[in-house]
Amino acid sequence: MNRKTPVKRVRAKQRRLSAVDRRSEFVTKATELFAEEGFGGGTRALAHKLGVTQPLLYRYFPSKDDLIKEVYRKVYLEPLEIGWEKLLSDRSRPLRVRLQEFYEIYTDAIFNRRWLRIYLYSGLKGLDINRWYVGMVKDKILTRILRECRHDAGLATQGRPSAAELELAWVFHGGIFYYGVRKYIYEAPVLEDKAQMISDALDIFLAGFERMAESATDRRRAPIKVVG
Amino acid sequence: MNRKTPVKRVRAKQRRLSAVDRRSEFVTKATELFAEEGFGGGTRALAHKLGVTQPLLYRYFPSKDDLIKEVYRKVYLEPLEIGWEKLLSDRSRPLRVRLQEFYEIYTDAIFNRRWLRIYLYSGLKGLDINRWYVGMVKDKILTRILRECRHDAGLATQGRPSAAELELAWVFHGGIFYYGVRKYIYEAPVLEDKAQMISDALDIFLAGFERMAESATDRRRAPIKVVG
DNA sequence: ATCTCTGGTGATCGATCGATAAACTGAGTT
DNA sequence: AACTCAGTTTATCGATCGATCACCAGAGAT
Repeated sequence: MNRKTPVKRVRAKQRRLSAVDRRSEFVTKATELFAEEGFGGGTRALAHKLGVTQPLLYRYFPSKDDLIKEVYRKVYLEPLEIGWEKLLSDRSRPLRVRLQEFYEIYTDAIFNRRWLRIYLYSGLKGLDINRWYVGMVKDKILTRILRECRHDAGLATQGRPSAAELELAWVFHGGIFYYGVRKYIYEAPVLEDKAQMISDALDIFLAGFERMAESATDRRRAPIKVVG
Repeated sequence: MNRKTPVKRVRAKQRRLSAVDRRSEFVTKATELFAEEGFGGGTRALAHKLGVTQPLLYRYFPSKDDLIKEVYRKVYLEPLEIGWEKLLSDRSRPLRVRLQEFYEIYTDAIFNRRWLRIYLYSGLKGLDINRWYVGMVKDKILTRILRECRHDAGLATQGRPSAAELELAWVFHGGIFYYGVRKYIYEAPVLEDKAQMISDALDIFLAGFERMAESATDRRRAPIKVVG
């Protein structure tokens, strides 16, 4: 009865892809997997998502760690493709409008479950690329914003921003970032109108900057000179 | 020659602890381990930190998951011990002073590598306890702060805060929280004077709230008010 | 001195992990 | 039709994981 009937090994019909396609498919699906499971996600689960077997991964990547590095590269470089440099510095448009548009576009790029989770997971690993990204936000976004704010307020735009200014910008930036974390990581209810949230945050940031600029210019009579 | 010489098995001298002490030591060290390695940290590494063998863990916890749950409990309940209810609602003191003191104490409790990393790791797992904590921050901190702000501004304190008000408070709170993340997770340089950071953030939050309160009462005349 | 109870150890199991080696498959070339 | 070679699979290894079991050891009670 229970004789071993020779089961015709129905081998799942191979779906052959070109090397470049397969490779990029590995990176894409790995991003999805690691976003959900963390970088502890298994190579077998990854292969299953592609409908292939696990050893195939090692025809395209020497090790799992090399795959992870490519995931980093992809995720961290993604939001850089929006070209914020010219957007923030285009002084033919009002500063307020530029900032609003920049943060709408920037958050469009990073406010999604995939990006935020990979970012947080990699941040917890304390990798250099994460520090690099934070430094880039500081140099390429916050410093630039502060320079434009100073220009808008008729202040000197030379030199680096003061520590207090930078901290103000960071708290503002972090407040916006945390909106994405609440929505996509904690899945908590948020004010659905993202543009409105940005607008409100911008209001209080710009008001705060003006207040700080005023008290700084008044300080010329005081011994400590903060502005050049 | 190579005869098996009976090696005197030098068993590491047992260091016996009472059951309650050993148990709490497991929880404490597990918090440290999981903060660094994530919840994928191994039970053998944990036992090594205590100087005991791995099976001992299972005399105190049915499974690793039960241990993790105790770690959650400990970490999430820690910042609740500061008794913020009365601190925020004590109207005999100026609102500004209360808020400053509250956030200094609150951040003293949560701004450390251990707490923040466990919080982020557990948040990424999407557990109920994390949602519970976020809801508690909203109900017990932000809603309370907003009520005190409304009272201070001579507005009605009945009913729930508006979605816009809550979002304003969240961006403020998130901005402060992100300061801790930058310092202890990303290990990025931050303005070292935490109290100053809180003070500056409070300035712009309170100014923003006043502006919002004004435009809310003025709203009968002008539909959109951009500048105060 | 012996007994007892409990905190702790040694050995080991099955599952799962990343990784390797060898065999297979099938579309394109000759 | 036979050959080629890149893409894929099967089989398997060694390490590590959480968990279980039987046994050991030592302080206090008798």
